[in-house]
Amino acid sequence: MGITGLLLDIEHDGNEIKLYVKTSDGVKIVKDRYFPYFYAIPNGKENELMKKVKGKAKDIEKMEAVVDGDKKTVIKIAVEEPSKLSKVRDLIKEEFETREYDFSLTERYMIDKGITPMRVYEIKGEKDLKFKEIDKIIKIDALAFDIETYNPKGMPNPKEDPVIMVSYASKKEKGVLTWKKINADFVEYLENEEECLSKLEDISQRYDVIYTYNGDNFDIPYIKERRGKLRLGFEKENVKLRKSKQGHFAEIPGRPHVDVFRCVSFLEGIGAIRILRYTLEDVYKAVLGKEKIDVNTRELWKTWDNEKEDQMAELAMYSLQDSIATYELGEYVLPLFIELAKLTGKTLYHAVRISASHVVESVLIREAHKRKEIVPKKPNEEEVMRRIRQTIKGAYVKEPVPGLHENIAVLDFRSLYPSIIIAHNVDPFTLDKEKKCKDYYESPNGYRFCKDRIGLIPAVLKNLVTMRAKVKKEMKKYKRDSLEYKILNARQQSLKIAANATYGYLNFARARWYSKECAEAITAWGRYYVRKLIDEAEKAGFEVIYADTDSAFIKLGNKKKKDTLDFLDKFNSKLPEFMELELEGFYKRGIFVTRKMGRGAAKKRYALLSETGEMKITGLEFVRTDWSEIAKEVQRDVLRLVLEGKVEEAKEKVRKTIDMIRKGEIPLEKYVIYTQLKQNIAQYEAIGPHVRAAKRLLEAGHAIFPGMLIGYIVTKGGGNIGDRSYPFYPVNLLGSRRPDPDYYINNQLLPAVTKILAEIGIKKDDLKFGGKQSKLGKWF
DNA sequence: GCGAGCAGCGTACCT
DNA sequence: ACAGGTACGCTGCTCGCG
Repeated sequence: MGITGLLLDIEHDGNEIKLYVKTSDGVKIVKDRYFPYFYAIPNGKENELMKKVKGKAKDIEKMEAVVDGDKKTVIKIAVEEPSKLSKVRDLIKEEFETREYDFSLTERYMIDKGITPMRVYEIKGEKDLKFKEIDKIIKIDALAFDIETYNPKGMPNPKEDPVIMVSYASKKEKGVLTWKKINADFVEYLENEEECLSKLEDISQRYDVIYTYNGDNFDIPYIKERRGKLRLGFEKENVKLRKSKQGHFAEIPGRPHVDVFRCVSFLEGIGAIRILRYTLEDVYKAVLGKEKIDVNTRELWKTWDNEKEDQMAELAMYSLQDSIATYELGEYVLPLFIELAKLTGKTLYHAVRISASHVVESVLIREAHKRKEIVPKKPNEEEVMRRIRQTIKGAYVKEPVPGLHENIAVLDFRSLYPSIIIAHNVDPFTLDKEKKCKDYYESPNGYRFCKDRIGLIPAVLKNLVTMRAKVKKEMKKYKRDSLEYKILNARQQSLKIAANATYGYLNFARARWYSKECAEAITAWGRYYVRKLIDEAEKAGFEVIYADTDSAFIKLGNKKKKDTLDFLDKFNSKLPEFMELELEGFYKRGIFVTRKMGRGAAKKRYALLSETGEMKITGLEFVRTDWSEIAKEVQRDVLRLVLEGKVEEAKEKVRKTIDMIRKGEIPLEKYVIYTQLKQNIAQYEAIGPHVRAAKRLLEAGHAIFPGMLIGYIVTKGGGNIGDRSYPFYPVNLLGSRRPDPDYYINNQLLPAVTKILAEIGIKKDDLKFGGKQSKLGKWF
């Protein structure tokens, strides 16, 4: 007796656990019973502790466990009901230290059973279920949906404005539900809004997972507000809404809600993707390289009212494309979030709403349990504030040698911080404060880490790194477009995310395993190894022109590539196990620019030309959102021409662009400067141009909120720059105002290009008066 | 009264 | 709700000059 299937979701009601299992015969609910527990540390006063909880707890167990690195006697106290846990803890928490009292019941259940969501198990038993993992792939069927709303006042108001269209898309079906007649084969006409939403609920019942794009904050709360329910869950269970400072969250019981916008935000947070805006259109294009039709959503209600046949059909098509784009993006990101769920033990719903620090913490908690270690407490707010106040010394950045360089090799340490942690057993509880260990690693800043046992964090990292190597090897057996390859690729990505976030986690104020000393030791070792690399490279006869955190840029001079590889081998042979220096690449040329203020070259700003002719631009205006397109484009072109030695062409490019700006031949969009509004408008002490532009949006009746992107153009006229900054995005309020050529030439174009040209001896005046000066001179 | 110089604010980027 | 290192534009103040 038993069933085999994929653990899709889990929830609990009191002490009853509900497992949603996808079997070959659809999703089934399997129930179990589970009693929550926590730990108390008696510190010798066991009898007192026992007396206090006797009769109040369901079960009391004395056991040995590792507490903050030391073996101790702990008391495991189980209770009948989740709600009773805090009551029992209250009896003793003043006198005894208590631990692990704030774990979610379902997560604790899964930890104890050794299971995670999104894996396939054979499940046996009635009361105390037994799980056996099965190596099998069960495919997930997902449905994307999206709503269009009536919006005569700009933003739709769910109290008045109906949902006018519902679109959906999956692998096998797609369509639009609406309550006005539209002539298109993918549109289904229904009586009213209610019918459309109810039909969506019916359709959802055929799927395992729901995709939305910002469904957490828009689609689902909107529908809920309008009719008080949305029954997308298993057997039409109502969706659950939760509000917090980070917005709304919409959980669909038994049918994981994957809000693709949350997935994309996570990827942005870990630096996996970076784009200007995270609208569905922009993400669809940036991630999948596909375009979709765009309609003016502000005018959407007019289209609905006018009922013109072609416009209505276009609106329906737009709506459908939103669902298709959401579906395709969902399919693209799902494997990664499934792997993150498997790695962390979070449900898929939680995995797509997780932060990098939570990934690390979840993995540590699971591993701690395996090692019979009691998990440290979460810090209270006071402690968090104390931790935030104390900052530590970070990485080393070498000031670059300014100018144009030839034949550069870039060397970097593979996963520097994780490898330092593993190689030196860096862990909050191997840290030897009293200096009593015989065998230890000593960091350059004088912290000691005992060698007698492997710390939890280095052990976890070693595991992540070795598993990743194994997965990468396994990947080679499969074709790139196979399902197996995609899964393995997602798995190695999830392992990489967890490993890379570990150092940051140790220095994260809210971390359970926070350790300033560990973080300080890691960065100290980091600085030590990069400086060592610089020294050794110089000793070997290379000129080191730049270094940042884990890399060094070395000039070959009269040496050959072979010499670089020999140096690499020699250096690696002296490195501890698990640490490795890699060749990032060879570059034909590179340029480092002189700093605006003071002397010397700017750090973190340079361009490299690869051997295949590709240009890599780092830190310069070209990669910044808060510079106009016109300045960025010309900077890119000038960089390429300078790196290719085409100096005259570079000068000509600048002169020609100045000419075009003067003549007004540049499209308006290229003047836009995008800057994020980071705080509430009232909080600003210094009113910059983007704040001025935002204020103008507000005055014109548009919504302003922190986090929004403001695109503005500096126009002609008097006063300072802010006085002349008018919004262009999200709404163009320029009216008849035109961009100020002086500003765009002197404050945008020239600063972006003169610093590059200055490195090859060209001064600003050469651009003004050289060449075609007859036509240009008078403008300066 | 005015311009130069500069500190502080604010944002975005690199690793 | 990852942190530290960095550059740099804009605003608004101070200071010296006349």
